[in-house]
Amino acid sequence: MEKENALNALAALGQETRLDVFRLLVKAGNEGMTAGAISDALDVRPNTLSTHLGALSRCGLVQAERDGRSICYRANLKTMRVLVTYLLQDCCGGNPELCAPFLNMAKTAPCDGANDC
Amino acid sequence: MEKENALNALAALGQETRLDVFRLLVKAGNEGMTAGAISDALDVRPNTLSTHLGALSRCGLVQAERDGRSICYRANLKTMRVLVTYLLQDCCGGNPELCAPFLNMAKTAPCDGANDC
DNA sequence: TCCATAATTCGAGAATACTCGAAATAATGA
DNA sequence: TCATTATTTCGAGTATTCTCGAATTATGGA
Repeated sequence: MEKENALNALAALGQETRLDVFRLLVKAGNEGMTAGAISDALDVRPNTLSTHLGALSRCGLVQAERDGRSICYRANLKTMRVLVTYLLQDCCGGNPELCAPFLNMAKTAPCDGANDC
Repeated sequence: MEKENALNALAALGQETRLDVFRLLVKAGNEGMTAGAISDALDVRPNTLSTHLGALSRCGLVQAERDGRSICYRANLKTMRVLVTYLLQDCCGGNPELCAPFLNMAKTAPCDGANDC
């Protein structure tokens, strides 16, 4: 269950357009961007973008919220933290304390509430 | 250049067998594991595994070192840090200080030298 | 209600990725 | 040198993914 989600998130980010979209939304921060604005900014056809936004949304990397006729998308950094934590789980086998600082950072709350993280 | 590498690393981790291999090597820590040991542990055919190890190696997520007849693979956490930093670059747009804690953690040296990170 | 705008869903074609058996390379020891 | 073990490379078949045009759904305003 946990693995499936991590796998989907990583596969989602491992595609150029989706990586561009995610990074654009990370930059946009808490304001987010509408699908149309993303489409314009990255020069990707609306229907193609919609497919990619669906993939990012399904694995929790972005969140969608309707705003009138438009739909606003925001990056969800919480999922990023879960992802990094999953990747570094049980780091260094018998000596987990060696990697604790790295893992801890994945747990600390950054952003003071912005981006839901 | 930077982007290409991040993309390859994410695509590499977005495949079940490669994700399993990487996490196994993260657990194994600085000792690493031979290709054969990984093949046995994950029940993946040697030639198939070799292809996946090649992908992980090319994008810097693992490092290979020959040891007699065997080849020992180790996870390279340095690449993970670069990856996380790339993903969260310019986080929160006008308010980068909001995400500083998260990014800083990606810069701090964990592991005290283990895993080359 | 009717029209225009915003975004998504559908279906199909082209490109890419995954896996495997077979063959090749590398290293060790008799 | 020859046989054995460890791993990689090659080629092909199958499956998955990406992109696009066309059609559809949803919202807001005249």
